[in-house]
Parts: sequence; C-alpha cells; structure tokens
Amino acid sequence: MPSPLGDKIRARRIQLEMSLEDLAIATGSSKGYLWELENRDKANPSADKLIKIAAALGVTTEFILDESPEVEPEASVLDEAFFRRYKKLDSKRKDKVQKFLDMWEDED
Amino acid sequence: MPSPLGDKIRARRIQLEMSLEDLAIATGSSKGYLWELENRDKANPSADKLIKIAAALGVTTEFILDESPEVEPEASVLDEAFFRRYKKLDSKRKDKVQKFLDMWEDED
DNA sequence: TTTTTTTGTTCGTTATATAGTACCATCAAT
DNA sequence: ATTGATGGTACTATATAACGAACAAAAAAA
Repeated sequence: MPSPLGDKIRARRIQLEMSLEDLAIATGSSKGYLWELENRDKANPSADKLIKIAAALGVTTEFILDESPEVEPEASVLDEAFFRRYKKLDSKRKDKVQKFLDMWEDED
Repeated sequence: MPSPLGDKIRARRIQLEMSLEDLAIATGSSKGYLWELENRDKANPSADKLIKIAAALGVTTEFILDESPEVEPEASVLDEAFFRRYKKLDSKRKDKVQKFLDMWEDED
C-alpha cells in the first residue's frame, strides 16, 4: 500500500535512473528509510527530508506533497524547480547559462 | 533564535488574528508544539503537520518551506526574463543546463 | 484595584521518524 | 559454479517530533 507521496518519489527516482542508495547519498538519508517512504502506506517525512528529496529529484516540495496521484511531473513543475535553483546562482554563473540560451536560440 | 519557517508561521497566524490555540485546533496539533515550531531554532515538522498548517493559514507548503532569502527586486526581474526563455527550450537542452547546476552545486 | 479569561511558555512523557545493520535477489565476471 | 557487485527488503535501536498538562503573562471584566 504505497502512498501517492511514495509513488511520486519512486517514479521520479527511476526516471532519473537512481538507485535507492544513490538517492540516500544525495539526500543524506538511509536507503532503508527511503524504501519505507516509497513502499509503506504511512509515509510522513520531515520538512528537512522533504526539502532534500525534492532537491535531489529536481521537483518542488509542493509536487511531492500534493495528494493527487499523478506520478509524471508535468513540465511546468520541473521548470519551476529548476528556476528556484537558478535564482540561487551567483551572477557570473547566471551569465554563463544565458550564453547557452543565446547560442541555441541563434541555431534555429 | 526562530527559523524562517517559524517566522512565516507566526507572521501569517497573527495576520489572521489567530491564537496558538486557534491554530492548534484548526490543524490538530498541540499549541505547545506550535509554539516550539515558531520559536525554537530547530523546527522540523512532518509532512502531515506541514500540510495542515499551510491549509489553516491559507498558504502553500512551498511558501512555508522556502528558506531562500528574499532577492532584491531588480535581480528577480532579470531572473523572470531568463525563465521565460528557458521554458521554451526543448527538454534535451534543459537537461544540459541542469547538468551545469548539478556540477556547480557540488562545488561548494 | 481584584478577579477572570485568554494567550503564551515550559517540561516530562510518548509516539514515531530515521539510522543502522543484516538479509535476499539478481546478474556479471571470473 | 562461484565470487563479487549491486539493488531492494526487513528488522531493531535510537533520536526526536509531538503531546498533554501545568505554569506564567497579559488582557479584559468586574
């Protein structure tokens, strides 16, 4: 009896071709616990774990917490997650990223 | 030493003119615990509590969890402009950009 | 003022989130 | 076939989220 929260974590993890151990390392958790989150019906992680898992999976915490069982994060959700990371970059790195966009937009 | 999470909860609660007990009732928690969330420096509520508190306060969980300091408006405008361009990229190029973020975030 | 009610604070206890270890299964390489 | 990785499952121990009840401040009523 997996929870929608667990289904989303597993689906996204597999989509990124990560093992439980990969995710455990990326999020500073034990893989045993991550397995429980994905497969046990009472999944109730702490804010701290939630934030780290969402970051490692490149999705928003909102997406993971949402009760509706859509396992495929719609593109907009992924974009928002990216944007939150982007905003934290220093300006030099932001410029680097923008250079890529300039280049790509010139291609077509 | 209140956490940003605690500050947001308290600010919003007072804005709605709710007492700790009001919020405790609305969210099915003890007011003692809610006080800890607002005033203790290590605030780490569970997903369950998070969802209920956000609902009672009429905000998103994302808002409560977001720890990033508010950015100055001038920069945010530029970021939004970038984001509009980013969203138009195909997924392969989006992945490429994200790889850079992965790398940079690992550096520090 | 004095009393009563409301709101906030503290703390010992309990429930449970999470780590840690060890156990199975699969598969690749020897 | 056997060994050694690798990924998943299960179980026990421990740290801590969360409660409940009592105490303190403040506010409001009297």
